[in-house]
Amino acid sequence: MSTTSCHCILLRRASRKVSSYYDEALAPLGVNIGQFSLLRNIRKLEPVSLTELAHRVELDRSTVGRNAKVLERMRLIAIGHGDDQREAMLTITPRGHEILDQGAPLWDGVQDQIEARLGPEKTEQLRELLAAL
Amino acid sequence: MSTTSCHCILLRRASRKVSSYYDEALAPLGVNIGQFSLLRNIRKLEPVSLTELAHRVELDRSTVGRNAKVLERMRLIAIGHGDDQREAMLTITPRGHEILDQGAPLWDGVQDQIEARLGPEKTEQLRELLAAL
DNA sequence: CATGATCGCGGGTATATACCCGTTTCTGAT
DNA sequence: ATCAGAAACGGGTATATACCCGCGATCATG
Repeated sequence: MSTTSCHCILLRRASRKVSSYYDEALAPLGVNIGQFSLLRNIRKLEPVSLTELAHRVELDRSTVGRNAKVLERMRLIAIGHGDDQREAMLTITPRGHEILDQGAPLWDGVQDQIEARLGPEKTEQLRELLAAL
Repeated sequence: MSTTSCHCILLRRASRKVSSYYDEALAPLGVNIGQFSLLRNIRKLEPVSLTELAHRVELDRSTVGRNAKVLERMRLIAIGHGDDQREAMLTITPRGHEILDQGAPLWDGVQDQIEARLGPEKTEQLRELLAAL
């Protein structure tokens, strides 16, 4: 039937495209949307272990570990130890808070732009559909 | 406002999730959905240069080049030369055709499953929304 | 309290993705 | 025919992502 359009490929394409919108907006701060979003999640859960964070963002733990290491190298988060010596606890650095503050309006801009293009109704549709997949 | 859900992150998450559905279905063949889809595109355009293929699938040329190299190593495609000595022309091998044939029903299964879950109306909505982004 | 099971991580490996740069090949204008 | 510019590609670098394996820490049970 619809041999021409695979839901998966359309999703991936849209995902890359939309990611690039956010990436461009955040570029002045030196972070991409994945990093910015991860930073937000860490702030929300801080202090948080890799495993818990991975669970929240629905990514593999090893992926989150590697992404976190990039943020650490950028001095945006600190990776320390919890009472449980196995756990790597993540916290936001002052520099990380700066990026979060400076990035917020940039992020809002892209978000608004997308919602304006779609309109409130389709925005809600999109949200529902993505959750239903 | 909706600080909790970034369109981009929701898209990326859905993209990973849906990709995994297709990946699981295609796993017996040893290819993932990205490879299978690329293979289909090559068949459709064969013989095709990296640049043209990249344009069709909306990926960076270097990305397509690297992905193609994986398919070549799997003996699913051949990378030869065109009249223009600069161009790398891609063609499907017999083994590649086998994978395409064997993968078709598996791919259809996932596609149908998703459409069944969403219903025809929402499936169409999704398609439109993704194209509108 | 000792020990086997479980948990949390790091690192290896592989693919996906993009950007940039250098090299080879073509093309078009002179 | 020549040569500047453009086009096509490969490879370097960096991040993103997942799976698997092994190691050290913790916990539960006998």
